[in-house]
Amino acid sequence: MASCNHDSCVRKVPIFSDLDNEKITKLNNLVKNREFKNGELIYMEEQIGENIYIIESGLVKLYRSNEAGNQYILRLLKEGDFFGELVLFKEEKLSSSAEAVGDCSICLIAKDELEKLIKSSPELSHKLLSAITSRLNKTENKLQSLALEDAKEKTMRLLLELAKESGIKKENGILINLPLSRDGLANLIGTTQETLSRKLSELQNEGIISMQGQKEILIKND
Amino acid sequence: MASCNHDSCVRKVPIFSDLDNEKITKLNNLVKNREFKNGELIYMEEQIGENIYIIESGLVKLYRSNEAGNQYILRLLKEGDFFGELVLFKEEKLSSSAEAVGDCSICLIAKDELEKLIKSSPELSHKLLSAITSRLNKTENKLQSLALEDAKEKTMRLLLELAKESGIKKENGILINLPLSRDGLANLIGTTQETLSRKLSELQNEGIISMQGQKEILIKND
DNA sequence: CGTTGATTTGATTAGATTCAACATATGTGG
DNA sequence: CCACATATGTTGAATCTAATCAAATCAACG
Repeated sequence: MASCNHDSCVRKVPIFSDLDNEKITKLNNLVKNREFKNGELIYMEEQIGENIYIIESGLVKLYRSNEAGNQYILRLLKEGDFFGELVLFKEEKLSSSAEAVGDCSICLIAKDELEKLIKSSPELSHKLLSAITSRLNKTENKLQSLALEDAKEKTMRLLLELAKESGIKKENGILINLPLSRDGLANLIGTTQETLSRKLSELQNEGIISMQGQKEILIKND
Repeated sequence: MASCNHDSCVRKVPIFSDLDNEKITKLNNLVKNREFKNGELIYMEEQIGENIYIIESGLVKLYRSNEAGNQYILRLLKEGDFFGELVLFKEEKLSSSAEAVGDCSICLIAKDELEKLIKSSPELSHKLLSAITSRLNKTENKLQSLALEDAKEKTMRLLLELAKESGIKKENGILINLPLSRDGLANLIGTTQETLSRKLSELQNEGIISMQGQKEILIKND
């Protein structure tokens, strides 16, 4: 666990990005860096959360499992996103697990230290509040989607979301690089890989999307 | 719209409850009170949110609608709960609607004023952060439930949640007073009134619950 | 190539929705 | 207080969607 001397990691994060230099320096001293290999667990539900995590590079999936061993992926996080924040100001068990999707470089800040910093910085706490509020809003969107939409609608919504997050604009549409296997993607929308596969085929037959290999999908214009 | 002279309304709210007297006084001056009749809309999605709301008495349901006109109830709020907080620090449209369930007395605080107060009070912003974080956690619980559980499990979870929120302990179990019609309850767990009705009957046949009239359910011990 | 893992497609089944009928409250005016 | 009308809740039968299980393709890699 090396200390994170380059401050890219901190500046990369929207909620920290425009703090004054003094605060940034303080933060940098608190930040540790760790590498995780594909599939490695960053933390596990039921543990006590001791850090807040920031993704310097790579992807992380946050998921929950139930007694039956089924998992549901709450969110897929990328460079600059932070997670583990649910334990701030609480002595609580983590309610989700975090796992590296591909190799990742993660920065971590001890929860206690960050709490101190937040308490002493109105602007930081304000930014955090705003970030978590927006997180809550997105989560409520998903809730609505799961409750009201059928598999096809959820599939389309997933594609549009991925396009918005990291789609590449082409002359004939938006190209998406799928970050997960069919199974993982299906899991993101609360369905099975088979159903997702069928819905993708349907969408392709209808001329709405075009699959290019297994890892790329083009959402066509109009 | 009367000013809310009795400060019960503010003190009732956990996030405000143990602020110092000076802050409480300030807050009291900001708070307005309004009555809403059963079914009356408090605000509507797509509007610009200008207030934060606190329930002094009564119930409020927060829901979202889609284009097809279907609605999904995000949460059911009671005395002491606050809502409308998603617009804090954002110039944003509301993404849900709020409706009075039964007659309600609601306190409102202008968003701008509350933001100022939050900025000047680290403890308040800390409490708010903590409240919204816990809200997020609960929302993620629901997401997991919707994604992984079948109608019967969701029904049972709903009952347990209601019991936790406002159940009355009896010698033979916990008595729940149902706050909504079957339709509303079904909506809370993303299913239909018919399915909920069937699942309740099943649970009763299995001896797990006992329906007492239409508005009360006893969850039996063991 | 041949093996392995991922994806797609097919056939069957299970669970939930829908539509319809019936039953049970709730409310109103006579 | 009753009779009727309206709301709400329950149950049944048909239908449909998605899950499951199984088989067939496809892709990646030594």
